[in-house]
Amino acid sequence: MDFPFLNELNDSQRRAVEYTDGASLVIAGAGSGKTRVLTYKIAYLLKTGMAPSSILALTFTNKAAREMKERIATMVGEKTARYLWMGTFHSIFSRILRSEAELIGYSKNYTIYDSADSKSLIKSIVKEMKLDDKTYKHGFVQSRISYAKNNLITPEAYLANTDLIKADNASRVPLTKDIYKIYCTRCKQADAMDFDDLLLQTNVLFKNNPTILQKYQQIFRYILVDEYQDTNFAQYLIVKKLAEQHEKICVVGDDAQSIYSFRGANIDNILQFKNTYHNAQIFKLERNYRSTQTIVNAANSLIDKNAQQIRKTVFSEKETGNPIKILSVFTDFEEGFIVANYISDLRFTSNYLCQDIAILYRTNAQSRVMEEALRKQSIPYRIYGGLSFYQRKEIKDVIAYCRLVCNPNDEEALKRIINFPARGIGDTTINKLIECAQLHAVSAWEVLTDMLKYNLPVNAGTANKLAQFRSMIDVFAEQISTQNAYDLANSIVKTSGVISDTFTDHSPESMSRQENVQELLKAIHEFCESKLVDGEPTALLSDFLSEVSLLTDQDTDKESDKDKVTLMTVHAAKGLEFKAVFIVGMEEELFPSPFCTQSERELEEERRLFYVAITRAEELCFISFAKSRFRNGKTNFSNPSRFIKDIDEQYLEMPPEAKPKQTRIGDWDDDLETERNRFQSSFSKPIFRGNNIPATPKRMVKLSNSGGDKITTENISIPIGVYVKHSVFGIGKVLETSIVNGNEKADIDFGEKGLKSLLLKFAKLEVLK
DNA sequence: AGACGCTCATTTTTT
DNA sequence: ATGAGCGTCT
Repeated sequence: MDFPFLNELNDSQRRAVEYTDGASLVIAGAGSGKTRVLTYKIAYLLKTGMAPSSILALTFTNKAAREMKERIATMVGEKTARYLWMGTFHSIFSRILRSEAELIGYSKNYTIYDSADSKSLIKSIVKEMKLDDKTYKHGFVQSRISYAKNNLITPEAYLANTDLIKADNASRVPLTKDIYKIYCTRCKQADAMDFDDLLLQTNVLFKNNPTILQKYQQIFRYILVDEYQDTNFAQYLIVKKLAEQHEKICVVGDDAQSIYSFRGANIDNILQFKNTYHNAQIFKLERNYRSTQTIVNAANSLIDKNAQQIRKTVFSEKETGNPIKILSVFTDFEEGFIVANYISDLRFTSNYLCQDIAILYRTNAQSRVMEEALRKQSIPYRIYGGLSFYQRKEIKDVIAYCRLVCNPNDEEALKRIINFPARGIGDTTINKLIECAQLHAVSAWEVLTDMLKYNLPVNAGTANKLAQFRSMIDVFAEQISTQNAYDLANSIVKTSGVISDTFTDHSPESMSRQENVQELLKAIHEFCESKLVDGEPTALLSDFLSEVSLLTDQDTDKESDKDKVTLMTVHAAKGLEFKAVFIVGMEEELFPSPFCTQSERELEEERRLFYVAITRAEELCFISFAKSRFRNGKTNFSNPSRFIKDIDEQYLEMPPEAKPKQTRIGDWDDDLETERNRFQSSFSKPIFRGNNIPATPKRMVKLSNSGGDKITTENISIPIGVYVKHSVFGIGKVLETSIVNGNEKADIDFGEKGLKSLLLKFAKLEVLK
């Protein structure tokens, strides 16, 4: 066949692409061209004559889907590529659910509740049930419900599941089952589905409607799934059902990169693939095109410590490269400073661009310090995660209006804006309204449509305010199918008064809110432009809403964000690659997360997470750990992560003081002064061959105890003779103070903990009166 | 009803 | 450090 693209693949990639007879599993090591195989395979299928609308390709993120679609478009043309069913599980099945909604008791315009909405709903339910919200923590209940849904356990099945009930009883939360039940009822009353519902309800749809299942089985002649290691049971079953007849399915993944079990992903899906699809062919992609040999080998030596895995030999034929540099620092602030220094150096002496560099961390909270350090050195950066555009208050407010207009039963949207801007409808009224709705088993909106019929116990004034609110929404709702999304959203913003306060108040916050709302309107406008029919923007507001709730901030890349250092969690970095990667906060109690050290299984997932982090790097990888870190309002002391020792030492460049064979990593409190010198000397060492780093780091940590810049013996901040408290050594008496290399030092007698010489800069001391 | 300011507890990862 | 929830004051 004439398909010249095949020549651009190596042998194993090519075999994986060309096999289209039955089920296949492609085990793709990190950087081995997994996406390449998927895109070429789809292009190949199209070349063999398969219609694009017969191909279903499921990805993990919108971004992955979009990029893949673009690449395919360049190979086979945009006109063909546009008809592919390509997207995330959530977006594809929300689309299918919309067209089949009536079959499962929802309407086409059902709302998608994001996790903030579910959380809020759970809170209200707990409150209404008069339960103690400290016992029934929303986080716990939410994860419990999510777990159940991901495993297709309905409230009825939950009741019947003795294990779950026992577990809840043992955890003293026996009423979780009831909350779950009510939660489902409420979602349905609100005509809303949460994220998990999109998968659960798809299963329900297929199970209860065999003809519908058949219909989609026939539509999807070939199914491809990316990141199969991260699928959960609900996703597994959807795919299995759809592929049941022909088993024309190809899944791609890497068990070594399975990092989402906390939200229900089941690594067994990929490990057991050949048991599900008996004639499955397995292809392994083992050549890594991304990273240097050192990085690949280091990552291999790490993942080798996991018992659960599909054995494979990932190798690189790129240059050997530099060892992974381990950076040992004192505090999180220093960590930021040093990383920023290295980044400056990479940029100015090695011609790295900011976009070539990423800082990866375990938790979002760590971004703060890094951010400050980068800002101080004027290094442009972009933080992913944290609160995204769509989580900003003003955006959520506008979207809530839109949601309510499209689906008046949406209780969470209603609660959000019924009194915003203030219109004299307070908590008391809202509670009455919801209580009344529950009493009659209808939505809150339904009560509003006929307050007399439902005997809503409010006075005439309040009733009037409610009626006004209702008619405002009604007016918008009437335009829902006649106005396009942009026009309607625009008039909602203008007339509802969501941002009217920003017109009188000219504070910077107000202006920024206003800008954000304009930004949102712009996005809606672009959405309409992208869906022109006969040159007319006909996209409806509900169309926009159905997409917007599944967007994340990674999907809103702006041109101005191009050449910037990337800051993100390791989770968010999956699938990406950078020339240089800094993995920071590699400490016990942080990475691995203390929540994940209970079982070997969880620990292995954390190790895989570290593996993912390392394998993002193409050329250079740095790993840092701090000896103390400011967390939750206080300083914690920490030891290097156990995972560092899992990497074969030959691929590492250890800091001079922490050669594990001589001194245990973590013995450090004996002599801070020499530590300080070592830390400085590590700067004069080249990062890698031939490049010298500027030797003197500038002072970056403000003295925790003094505001002055110059330190002299006169203004030293702790007087001799006072008693101080140290978070580790306890209470001690200051015997002597001095200045060493411009830093205040104190000799303190901690009694039985001994005599310590501490730099005030590092030791957070509290002076006792 | 609404605004303000206090105290309290809470800290993983996110389609 | 930060935010959410609560009580008090206007």
